[in-house]
Amino acid sequence: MDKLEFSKEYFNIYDTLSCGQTFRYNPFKDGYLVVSNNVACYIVYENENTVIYTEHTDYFKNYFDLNTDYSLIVDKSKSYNIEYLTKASEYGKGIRILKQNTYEMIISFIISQNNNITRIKTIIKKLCEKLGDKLEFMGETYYSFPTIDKLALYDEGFFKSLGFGYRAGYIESTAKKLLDTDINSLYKLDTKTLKSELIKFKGIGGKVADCVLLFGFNRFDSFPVDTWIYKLYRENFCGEECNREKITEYFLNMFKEYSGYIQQYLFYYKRENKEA
DNA sequence: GGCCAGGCCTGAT
DNA sequence: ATCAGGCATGGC
Repeated sequence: MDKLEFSKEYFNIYDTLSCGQTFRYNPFKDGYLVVSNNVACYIVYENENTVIYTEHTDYFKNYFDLNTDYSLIVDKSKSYNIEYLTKASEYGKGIRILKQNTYEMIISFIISQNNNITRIKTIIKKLCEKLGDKLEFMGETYYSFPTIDKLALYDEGFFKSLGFGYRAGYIESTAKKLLDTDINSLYKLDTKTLKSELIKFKGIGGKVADCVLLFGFNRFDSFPVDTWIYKLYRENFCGEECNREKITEYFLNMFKEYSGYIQQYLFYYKRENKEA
């Protein structure tokens, strides 16, 4: 078992896990058990540090983006001198953008549409318990995220029985199409082209594509516009546009290659502070 | 009990 | 190209 330590100022456990980028974590002992794809870690505060216990050190070093200096990102974020953004980035400065499994992000964010985070977690949990492998870490049982090959064996009716609602058909279609997709060729595409490819999958529109770009492909020149960002744009940025793609363009033009990070600060702040 | 949630698809202009 | 209307389900 390896132990990774990191100062907690720019690595807040709760903020990082609950800001809506991952749905696979649960309270465990004094911290959280975090699962990604088919591996797990235990994350907990010890004194002034955030500590990760894992048998997959390289995976979680990358997963938690431990080689990036987030103080620079927060400083950049504040340098725009936009009051709301400055408050948001100070509030969320402990968030780290997780580098997650691409397939898991595609399936998870299709499920996420027009849905709330609590229920997204429930659906994904059921999916993993049903189709994932039963594994163990620190005496605790957890389940891997199902492989695409496994997902492609099931149909719409099956996913509906797990509570997917109208998204069930999207999952069947997309899982089967992913089987015939060379994922490595997608990594080579520039962000705009990649987005246009992602949108070809059933159940992936502009917003889900942006989330997959950000969390599953680590493209920071992406800016997901969901209902919270839509509200923020109009209430806190005096925006007039109604078209979400145009709102994405508006923020991309403003924040460029920092868009992904900044979107997350804004999203989390808006969602946590409903009156702000 | 009604509104809303990390929206997308389809069919009509 | 744009836009309404419909959509499953459960959290709050």
